[in-house]
Amino acid sequence: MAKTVEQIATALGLSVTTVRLVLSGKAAQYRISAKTQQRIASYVDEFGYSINHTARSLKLNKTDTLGLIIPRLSNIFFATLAEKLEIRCREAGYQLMISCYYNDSPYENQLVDALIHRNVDGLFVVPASLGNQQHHLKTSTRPVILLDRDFATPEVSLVLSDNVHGSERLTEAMLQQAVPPIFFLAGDINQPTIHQRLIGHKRVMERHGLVHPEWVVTGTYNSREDGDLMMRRFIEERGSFPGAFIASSLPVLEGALSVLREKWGVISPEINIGTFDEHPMLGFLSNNIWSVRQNEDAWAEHAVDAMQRLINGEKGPIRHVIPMTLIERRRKASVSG
Amino acid sequence: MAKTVEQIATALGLSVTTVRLVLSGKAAQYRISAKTQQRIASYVDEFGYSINHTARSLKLNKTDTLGLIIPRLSNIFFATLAEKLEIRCREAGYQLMISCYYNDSPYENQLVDALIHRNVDGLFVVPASLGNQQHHLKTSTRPVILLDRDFATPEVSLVLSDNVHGSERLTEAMLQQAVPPIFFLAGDINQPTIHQRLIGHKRVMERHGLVHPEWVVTGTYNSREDGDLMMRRFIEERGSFPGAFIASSLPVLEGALSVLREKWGVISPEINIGTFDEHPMLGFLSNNIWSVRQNEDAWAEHAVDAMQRLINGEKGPIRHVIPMTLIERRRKASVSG
DNA sequence: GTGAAAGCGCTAACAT
DNA sequence: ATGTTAGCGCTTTCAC
Repeated sequence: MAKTVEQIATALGLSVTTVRLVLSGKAAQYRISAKTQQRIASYVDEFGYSINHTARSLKLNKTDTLGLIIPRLSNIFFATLAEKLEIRCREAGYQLMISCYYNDSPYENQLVDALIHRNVDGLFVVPASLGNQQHHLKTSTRPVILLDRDFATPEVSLVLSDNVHGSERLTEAMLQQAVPPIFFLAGDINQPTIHQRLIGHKRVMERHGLVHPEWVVTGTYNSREDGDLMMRRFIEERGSFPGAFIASSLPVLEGALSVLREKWGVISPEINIGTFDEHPMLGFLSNNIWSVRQNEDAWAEHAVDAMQRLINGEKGPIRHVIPMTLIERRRKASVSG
Repeated sequence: MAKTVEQIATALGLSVTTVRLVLSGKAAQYRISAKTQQRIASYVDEFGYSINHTARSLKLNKTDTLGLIIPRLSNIFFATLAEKLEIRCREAGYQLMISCYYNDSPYENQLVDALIHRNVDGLFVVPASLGNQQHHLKTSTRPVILLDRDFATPEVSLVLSDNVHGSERLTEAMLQQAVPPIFFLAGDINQPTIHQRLIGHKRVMERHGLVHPEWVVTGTYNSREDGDLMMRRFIEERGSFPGAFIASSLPVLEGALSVLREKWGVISPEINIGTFDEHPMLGFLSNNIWSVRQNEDAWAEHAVDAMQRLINGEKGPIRHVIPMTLIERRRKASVSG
């Protein structure tokens, strides 16, 4: 069905230039005769025309494709971010290629290499570590925009949330309702995002004169398994569950709560819970729960905008820090029925 | 850094053929001299070599890229499916391009057209409607494998869950615990997946002599909003919430439960809940809850395998119906502390 | 053992 | 107003 420019040209006894000109809407500009336009139009009507994007890419040395490399899609935050990025990329004329590395650092590097081989025009990546980040910046022949993780390296383009302030607001809000101590279940505190969240939390606690080293529980990964482990250890050491705590991320929260359900058959509704990242299912809990939402829409907007500027040769680095939104779910929203 | 074959050839005073042969590991086969191999090897060691995938695609008329078109990524089922498909595609040497249509049918068609223009070698798609499906099959010049929705059209390649049996098992399990009636909150019953689930449910209810038309509540979409609406209407009509119900999908469940929390401040733990699709956060509920998990891993395995066979010219259609897994969460798993 | 050359479909520069 | 042509980097066929 779909014909190439050349097939149309030879079929009509025209040159490729003429056909291209009318196909790209420049007929008027180059004063192609009405009848020629007619002939081409009706031919295309009948047989169709489909540009070969691959040939175009080879010639122009650009694929109109951007890459996105993230830890995983089954994490609601990254899934939503991918959605928003995909939408904005398409609006900007780019196709997005999404790949996940499942916390496998060497694999993350391979993904970058693979996408670069495929001539993507630019790369968005959430690096697992500073080492990965450096690999990407060194390897990539195209602009790289880093997401979510601030390894405090200068001269890199970066979009992320204002985790320190988000964490401050979360802690402040919880202190209005919950009787201290408020425990902080941190996953991997070497991961910059978690580190920032912990800083914000501690800052507020100190401001209120509430400091105790044992109120921060740390793990190794920001995973469900580690949330499980931290809560289990907590209960072993103290004999009971915390009256109020903050999870450094949603997987940690899932793990922590699964322990409570396993041990008590139910998650005590008295516990005041704080968490990073928002999910509709947080409403399934009967507890007071505060969540800090990251604004994926704003991330996407700024990231794609920055990417276009870098592709157009603008000098980086471009940095954006996006405010977070605090969402509060109170135990008894209403008593009417 | 990355050199092309030709750059290497001219730099070393060799021909592209020679360079290609050693680069593609056929040096021995064509008896390229050891010193020539050495020279090429050390040159590549120093400057690197990066194949231009675009040029290769143009020549071979294949991109080693497959497309995946789904409603949205923020739905955990589709996100997980995308993950599993991406992994298996990569194992098979393909890059996956994921795009979402957000329940916009015309947009879904555009996505297919866009991916076909980009010369993907094949397409996986979850069609929103029969009309969409027909568009894809007509438009696509490459193999299409449909996912999840069985519109009862013969001669199409299709991978989906065994929704009827899954639903039967879910209903049976709930009947062991819950006092009837069990209500069924169906979203869009015209959507084949939901239709099948309803069939399975009714079949078991009939078998137990439990039939009542009003026990099935229907909506228009399989969305959170519709779940909200259905539950709201239910409560208005009957004055209270159901003692046991099944949600036809996770978004419907989210909507339905949000109404309970809004009206009573809490989700009564006495309610027996069934739902399709599994999510770790279902454990946040204090209720007895049964969920029917779809086996995304098996989907991916069969879908990619089928795709490879179709690409290799095998005659379709290829169909796979994947069993579902019932997951049970009981209110009091244990009382020890 | 190694080389030369055509051609995939497009774009852009240059002719008429 | 319309036509010709080189070349993007690769693969493949044929030739020494």
